[in-house]
Amino acid sequence: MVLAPSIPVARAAAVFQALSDEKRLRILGLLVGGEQCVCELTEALDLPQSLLSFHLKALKAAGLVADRRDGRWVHYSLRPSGLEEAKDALDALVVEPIPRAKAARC
Amino acid sequence: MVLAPSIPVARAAAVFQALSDEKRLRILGLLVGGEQCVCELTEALDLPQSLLSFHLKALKAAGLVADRRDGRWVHYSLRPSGLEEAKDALDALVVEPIPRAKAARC
DNA sequence: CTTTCGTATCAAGATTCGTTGATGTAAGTT
DNA sequence: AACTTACATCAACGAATCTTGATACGAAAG
Repeated sequence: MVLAPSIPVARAAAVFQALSDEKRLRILGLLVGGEQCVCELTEALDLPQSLLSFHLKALKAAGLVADRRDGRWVHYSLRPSGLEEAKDALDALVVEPIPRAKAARC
Repeated sequence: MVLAPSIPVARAAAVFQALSDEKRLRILGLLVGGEQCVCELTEALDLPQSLLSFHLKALKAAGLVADRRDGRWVHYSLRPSGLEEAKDALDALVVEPIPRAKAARC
């Protein structure tokens, strides 16, 4: 297994923060099937348009989605590299639990 | 590769929420080396004791750490199963990007 | 039993985040 | 040009979260 590059903790916290909202997770879930325009997401999630825009902005700021303008429409898609960062951060934490290394001071 | 079990979105959001704080990520990082008592964490992180306790409580509520009382001291350790849930949630999102499935309506 | 040590809890204030409704803007239509 | 469509931004508010300092609690020590 290849060593996962270690992500700065501030960056990891920001990505997890973007992932910490149900509605944003649902948005990402819809994007797994491929690019979607905002109007499709609005309909699928039944959210006020400005709220959806707010969450998309958060996901974009965290590097989890990309947007692409096509005439009137803006299409959003997953950015796998953003999700990989989150996985790398988790991989740095998921390890064999060490049995209780010779208690230092307590 | 085994299919990752799919985690309820509300649960995933809660775990990511617990991971969305720098201080909590640092705590988890310290626990990778094995169990630590609160006093060790306090010293290592240079945080007010009550603040550390607050964050440990959040991590415990999210199922990311376990605690064990030993006399005066309370030792915290990673709970790998909690972290695995986060990884499973990410695995459900990290997929080959689909090339733009025949634009539905937009 | 009193004191001390390690940790948890609480109340209050500060900060951040999510939601709503209104307005702005860019692109296309007539 | 005026209008519409699709989306973004803004201000305002409430709700959740973080932080601090004080207090409470459980376990050991004296």
